[in-house]
Amino acid sequence: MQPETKTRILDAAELLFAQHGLSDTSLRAITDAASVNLAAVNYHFGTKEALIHAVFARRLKPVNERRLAMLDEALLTKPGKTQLRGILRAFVLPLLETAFLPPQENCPVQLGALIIRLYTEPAQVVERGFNEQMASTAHRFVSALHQAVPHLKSETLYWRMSFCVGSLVHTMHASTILKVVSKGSINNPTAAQALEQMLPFLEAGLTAGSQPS
Amino acid sequence: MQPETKTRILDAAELLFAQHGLSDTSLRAITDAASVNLAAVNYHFGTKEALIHAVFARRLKPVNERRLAMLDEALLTKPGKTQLRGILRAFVLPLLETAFLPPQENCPVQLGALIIRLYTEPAQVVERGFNEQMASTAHRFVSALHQAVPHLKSETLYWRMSFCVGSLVHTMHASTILKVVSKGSINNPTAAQALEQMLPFLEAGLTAGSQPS
DNA sequence: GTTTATGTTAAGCGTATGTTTCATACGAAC
DNA sequence: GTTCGTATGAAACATACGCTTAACATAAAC
Repeated sequence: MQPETKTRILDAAELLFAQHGLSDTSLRAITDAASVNLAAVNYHFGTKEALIHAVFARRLKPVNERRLAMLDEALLTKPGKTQLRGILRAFVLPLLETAFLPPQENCPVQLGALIIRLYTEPAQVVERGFNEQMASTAHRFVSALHQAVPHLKSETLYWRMSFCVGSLVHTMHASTILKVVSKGSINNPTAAQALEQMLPFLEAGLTAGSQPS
Repeated sequence: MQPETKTRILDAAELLFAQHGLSDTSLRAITDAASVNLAAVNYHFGTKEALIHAVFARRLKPVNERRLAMLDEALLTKPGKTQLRGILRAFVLPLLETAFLPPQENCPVQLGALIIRLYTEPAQVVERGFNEQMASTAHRFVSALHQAVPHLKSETLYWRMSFCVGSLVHTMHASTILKVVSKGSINNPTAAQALEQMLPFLEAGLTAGSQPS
């Protein structure tokens, strides 16, 4: 017995959305790939827009929950360099692990290619209502960083936080570009490798201008 | 007399592509906005794909030329912290200035919103042939950074370079998100403000783990 | 046995798309 | 004045799209 129709639609949609974009993926392409009748989409999700929402929600919710859980754990550490690194790890690791997971049956897609569809169009992020979850998560991290790097002006922290997001998002979906630029020496990196490279960079950037404590 | 039809098409297409994406912008929307007949697109550019190519080429070529010119100038400085900052400035300033320029008659669009359409779909970046120009520019900067921060392993440099690109690209198009996250305290920043925030971050990230020379 | 809820299927609706065709208008060249 | 390459206009083409409808299947509920 194959998986349920609803799941098959979500899997196929997720893969095609990540590969070709939201509007470049037709419902027919999805239902063909899922070996499902076209009307099943309407039955299970209503509209294409609702399907898009469901596809993202399925992946983003558990990832953000894990990020916040790791953040809570990191905040138990006493303030300092270790705490900062823990916060940053909570910020990036769950996303990196999901993004660099090779396609599998139960997780058919690179999350990075999917997420970039949101960050590509800030207007859509807002309109589609994903901002609530992402924004609340972001605010949690901003608060944590604010207490971990207290000497930073709020404005500077916002900027640097945004730089971190950019590095993270770009890393999640641009491994192809990285492979080309490095002339193949960086090929299909793992989440652990990406994390190892990213944490020192973000930490140094965030604390730039500080006295080395 | 209005500007030439060809230019009007390019201007309208550029604006709409940036606002709504490539495939979500129809030729009719473009020709309506440009007050031009639909067939003019086919006459002047051939296909929609060719029009897309022309839109990007018109903006990317001068920006990359300016980046390389600034890079050459920066490399005249003796190696050290000043040179590194000059390289980074050459890397980001031309793009930031174009991205944060308010829409004008002769430059109707935020470049960041346009460029992100490329980075959204790495496959397209490669397929559409924009990689040649961007890749050669990237290699120039990699070489420069390699000599400016010689103690870094090549692999680490590639990673950190990619992080810089991510921060830059994200900054260019996500000012809306930054505004939301900062609760409005960062509103319509200028290129100079973005540069001022970004340079220390990138410099610290690139030289992370180095002895403060 | 009948009813009801749950899924699936086939067919088609109206619309929007990229592209093409054909006719027309404008100048400069000869 | 005619010719010819350039440019624009109106209309239509074939296709693909999201979505809807109505019929059909299955099985649990009563």
